[in-house]
Amino acid sequence: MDYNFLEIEKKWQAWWAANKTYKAVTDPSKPKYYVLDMFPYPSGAGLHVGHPLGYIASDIFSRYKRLKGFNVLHPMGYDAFGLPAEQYAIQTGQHPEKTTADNVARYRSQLDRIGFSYDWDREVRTCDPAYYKWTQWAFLKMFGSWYDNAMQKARPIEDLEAAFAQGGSAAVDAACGEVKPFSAEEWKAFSPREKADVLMQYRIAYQGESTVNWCPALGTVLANDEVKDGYSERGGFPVFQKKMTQWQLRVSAYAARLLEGLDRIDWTDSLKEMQRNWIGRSQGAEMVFKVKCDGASYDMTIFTTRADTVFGVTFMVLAPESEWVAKLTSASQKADVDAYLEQVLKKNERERMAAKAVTGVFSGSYAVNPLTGEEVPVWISEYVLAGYGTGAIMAVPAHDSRDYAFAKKFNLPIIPLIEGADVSEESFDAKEGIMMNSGFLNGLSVKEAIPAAIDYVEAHGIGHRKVNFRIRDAIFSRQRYWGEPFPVCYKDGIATPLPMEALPLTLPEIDQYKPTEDGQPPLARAKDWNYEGYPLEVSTMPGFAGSSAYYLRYMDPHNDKALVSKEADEYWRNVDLYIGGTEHATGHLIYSRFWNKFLYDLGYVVEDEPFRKLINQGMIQGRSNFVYMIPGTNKFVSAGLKDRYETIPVHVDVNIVYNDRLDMEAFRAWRPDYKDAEFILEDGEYVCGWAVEKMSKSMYNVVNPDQICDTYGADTLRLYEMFLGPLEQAKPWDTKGIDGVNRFLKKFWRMFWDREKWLVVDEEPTRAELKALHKLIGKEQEDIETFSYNTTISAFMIALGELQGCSKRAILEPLVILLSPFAPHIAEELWHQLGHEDSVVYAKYPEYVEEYTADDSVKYPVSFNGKTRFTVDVPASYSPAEVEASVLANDLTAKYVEGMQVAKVIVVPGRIVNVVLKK
RNA sequence: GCCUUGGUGGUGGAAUGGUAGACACGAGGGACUUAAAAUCCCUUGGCCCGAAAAGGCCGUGCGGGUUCGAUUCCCGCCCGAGGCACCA
Repeated sequence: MDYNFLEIEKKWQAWWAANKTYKAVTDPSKPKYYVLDMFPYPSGAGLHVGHPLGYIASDIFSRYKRLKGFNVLHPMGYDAFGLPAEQYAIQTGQHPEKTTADNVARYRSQLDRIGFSYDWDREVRTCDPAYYKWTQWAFLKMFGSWYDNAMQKARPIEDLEAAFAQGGSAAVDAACGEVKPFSAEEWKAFSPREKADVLMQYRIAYQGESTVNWCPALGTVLANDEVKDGYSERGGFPVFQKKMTQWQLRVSAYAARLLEGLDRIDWTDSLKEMQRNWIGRSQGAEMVFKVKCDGASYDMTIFTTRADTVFGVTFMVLAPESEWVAKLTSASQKADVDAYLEQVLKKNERERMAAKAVTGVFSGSYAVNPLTGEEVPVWISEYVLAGYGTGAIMAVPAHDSRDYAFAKKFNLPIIPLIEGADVSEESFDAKEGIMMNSGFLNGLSVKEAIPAAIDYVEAHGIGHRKVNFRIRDAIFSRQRYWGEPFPVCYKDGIATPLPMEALPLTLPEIDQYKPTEDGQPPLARAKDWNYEGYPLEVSTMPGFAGSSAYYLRYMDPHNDKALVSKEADEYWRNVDLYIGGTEHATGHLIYSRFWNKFLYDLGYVVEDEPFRKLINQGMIQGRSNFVYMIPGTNKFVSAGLKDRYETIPVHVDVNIVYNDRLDMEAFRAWRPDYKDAEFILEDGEYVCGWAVEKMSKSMYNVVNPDQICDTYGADTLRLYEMFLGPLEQAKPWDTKGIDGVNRFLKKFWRMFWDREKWLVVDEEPTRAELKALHKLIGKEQEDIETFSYNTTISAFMIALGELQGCSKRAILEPLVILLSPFAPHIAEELWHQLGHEDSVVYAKYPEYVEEYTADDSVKYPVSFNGKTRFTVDVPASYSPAEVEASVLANDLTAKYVEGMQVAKVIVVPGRIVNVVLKK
């Protein structure tokens, strides 16, 4: 029998599906292991060869864990709400549900060909009402909760109302927006609308005005992580800053816990670091400055991390969007300030970032330095951000480079505060040195001065210690159609949650997927979009809503009473291994952690961190091929000769290039303008140039996994993707190397079959055969646990060489089990041919016996002063002293010792002998 | 600018401080074949010396250091990738 991969793969894929081989069932008698892939957004382009990389890695791990006796949960689903389907709908009028369903079907058929061990009974789709019912449910829970800073957890909003009735706003320490203090009596006297407005400031899902990223081209607001360099991540449209009222999630309340949790999870350092930067904790102080404007006087709070530099404050700066701007603009400066504001506020995000020039305007007001009593001018400049700290700063030009640039531009004084620091050309930003010009801080080091200054400030009631976070609340509404509707209606203009029984609130049908004429979101087009006569919210939830808790839903996907049952959650708990791309570092992976912690606070889940271990698979890049055209002609020059002509490189489809040799006939047939192409050849061949680029249609370097499955089989594809290099590293796809792993599988097959002859015999294996087998078992275990799949495959190839001609059942059976995580189809086929009726999935992983792999003798390389000269072969049982003796007895030693003396001999057991010589 | 990574043959890549380049691709040579495919065997980092066997020197981005011994550890540079970027 030959290795007919097409037949084998089809046969076993059908068999697995029919037998539900990979069905996961809660089984408390076994340890659980939860392996999760980041579920894909089903795009219209289908999968290319880079997409399944992480899926193959997680599949290998899942299969390995099953063999090791774990009860494995390995599900898959689709992140199906999203902008591309909706953009397509706007263009074609086709319902996004339809395109999404088509794309899902295509994805599924592509995934199925690769032989994954998913439990498809647990599939979820975020756009399915039965699924998004629980997304809406979570939103309602967040709407009905507030964050108690004292207890550091979310609590029901009823507790807050009770506290207000008891002691007014002072009774709680909560994460909240701007609230005017009120007493218990005032609270009780508030109208329903006033109460609603106050509570809105405390809710975890709340409506609030803030500066948001507005993308006119997409007609929607975007979250910070959806904006890259001033353009929308999807579509690349310009983004503007705009003040708008939007639904938001109080992610900032969880900043400290999101940061702390990173220490308890097994993620890569770079990813943790990205999240730490995104959360951006900074420790400092808030300080109050008296400010005066046209006779009026106010207390203005600023945030600083350098309280030690107060003596060097020579001016203050407000963000253009700050509320202080209106209060602190003097009558005489009003015209200038207005002109400046107009010019600044119309710029989009991109233009603001691109502008390197320092801009600003004097407000006309002055602030009083609380330590020196000196008056300094208050300026307005766009280099101060409205959203961070208090939107106002004290400027210390001597020791902050941004303040320095501003001071230079507007000729403001610069007072150096650190001994020996030269600030004539640039500021001295480092937190080191000895203080001067700083009153009571003189003589202290910066490290001592910072706390000393804050102590002083606190003692004198000027300010207090404060930790600030950079992370903002997540903007949670989108003015789009294809997303979860908010289960909220408006009664007399008050946002009111729908009752749980009303869920899921399904998306209404609309005639067009565009905004209305008067700029309302698409849902405003829906007829009867109201609940019991009250109008419903018309924006929808963003993409990350549906992906924030999907891992919980997989545990119990068909439950219509709860997101996940207590039993299922207590058994599966959280994800043991999560594999996905690093591009979600500051989006999905923050939101999920937040969402999970919220559910944890309310007692719905038992673990506060959702993903215990996380691996980032590296991107698979494309390898593009080029032909070299002589401009203005139809002549193409082979790569080796291109420098002799004036040429320009042109991308050529990698699928008509073999081993960098162009198929010239296929090239002429490829595009009409090339049908008369002439070639200037080297050695009768046309050699193409190549480069590593992103895999994309426009570079003609996309390789489709289906095509690889057709010509080599899924097992070869799986093996090759892993063999390409370390999982976490970015690497180019080059189909030409695939023959190597394909040959390996054919060789493996030939250990069982010589054409039509079945070779397997029941003979005792030799010691050498056992050694080869157990070396491989040891290596595979070690490698899989560390995700070094590429070296496992090498070890397999070596083992096959060592086992050449061996067809003993006692060797081959374990080999099949060892191979099954990597190449499940061929393993399943051979496993059944060996007489098993059950799937190889239920086999037991072979026990590693170290004794078999021990060497009888050891080859020691012998070095003289570090340079290796020869090797000696000594029994493995020799002690270092015996090894040394046998080396010194070797006649080759004399040759190298000639004229020298042996100073000492270093024997590293099992490794090397080094003889140190001296004159 | 800051943070995180990485830099090894023609290519992808191996190496708990211990014979650098495993394994694979490609290339070259050979066997089988009318031929091709498939399969199998040999060679393959560079240089020097030799008829050959053997032998020697240089080599892991660059420069130092620690060590008997460094791709690996330390210090300083250079280059590439990813992230953050007026966060006071």
